Amino acid sequence: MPELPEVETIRAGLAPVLIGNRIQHLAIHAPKLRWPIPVAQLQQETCNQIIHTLERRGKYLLWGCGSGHILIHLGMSGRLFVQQGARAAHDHAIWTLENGVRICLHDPRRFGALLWIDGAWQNHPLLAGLGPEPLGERFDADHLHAHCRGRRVAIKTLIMNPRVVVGVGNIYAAEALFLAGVHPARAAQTLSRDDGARLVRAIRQVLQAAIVQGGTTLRDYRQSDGTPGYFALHLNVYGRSGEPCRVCATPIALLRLGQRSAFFCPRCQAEG
DNA sequence: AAATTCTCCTGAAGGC
DNA sequence: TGCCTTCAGGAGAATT
Repeated sequence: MPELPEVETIRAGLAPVLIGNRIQHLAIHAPKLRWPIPVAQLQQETCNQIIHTLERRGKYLLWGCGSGHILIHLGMSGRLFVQQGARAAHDHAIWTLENGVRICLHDPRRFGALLWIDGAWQNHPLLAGLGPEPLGERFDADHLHAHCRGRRVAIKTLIMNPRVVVGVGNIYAAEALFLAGVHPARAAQTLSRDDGARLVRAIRQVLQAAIVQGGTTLRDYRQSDGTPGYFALHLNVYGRSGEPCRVCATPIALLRLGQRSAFFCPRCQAEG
């Protein structure tokens, strides 16, 4: 579940640990995650260098270090934390800082990424085409409405497209559509401008609330200090098929949109 | 069973 | 009708 709130929680937790500290050693124990790990380049470029920034763009983490950036994506099962004990299974990368702190990248399913970017990250192929940050000023009703125009794609699929807006994964897409009262399968082009405005507000609201709760822990996700996130207690539709809607008591429904589960209330989120 | 997102492929739909 | 382009959606990538 690392969606935007989870990655932001990890960033905020690790920033005071990383920033201003020097990387002493990097050990890599897997040849590749989603892509091959450029081991020699990472070691050469970052060892003995100070980490000066820790940024998040969508679900990507960027450590400003030396003359470039370490890029990390947590995929579906990735965790990034301060390692306390011995190395465990699926601990693929371990940074040792000059003060002795060890940072571990752990990812059983290996859908994550660990790459090196020379110089600025804004033009890197993985980042250059990303849509606006959902909590930033550039994400507004105009922007969403422009992307909906002429598109028959389901609105849930559209808001999960990182080229439209970053960071909205399956859980928060479902929750935002519920708050906005929009059926997940509605063709994007049928949304009125007012629907779009409500959806933008709902996306911001649900992401902000989740960040306050430290993210959503279903199974694997932990904050960088090991504690779970508590937004699962606030979920209205995600994972609740068959249970009563908290607003109208109608059983929550589940439909398959693409290859993803789409949970919704058939009454609060009527079609059309 | 499945939280992520890339690339590649196929078939449908739209423009002219 | 037919050709061409774009769009939509599915598979596959790794693993507990």
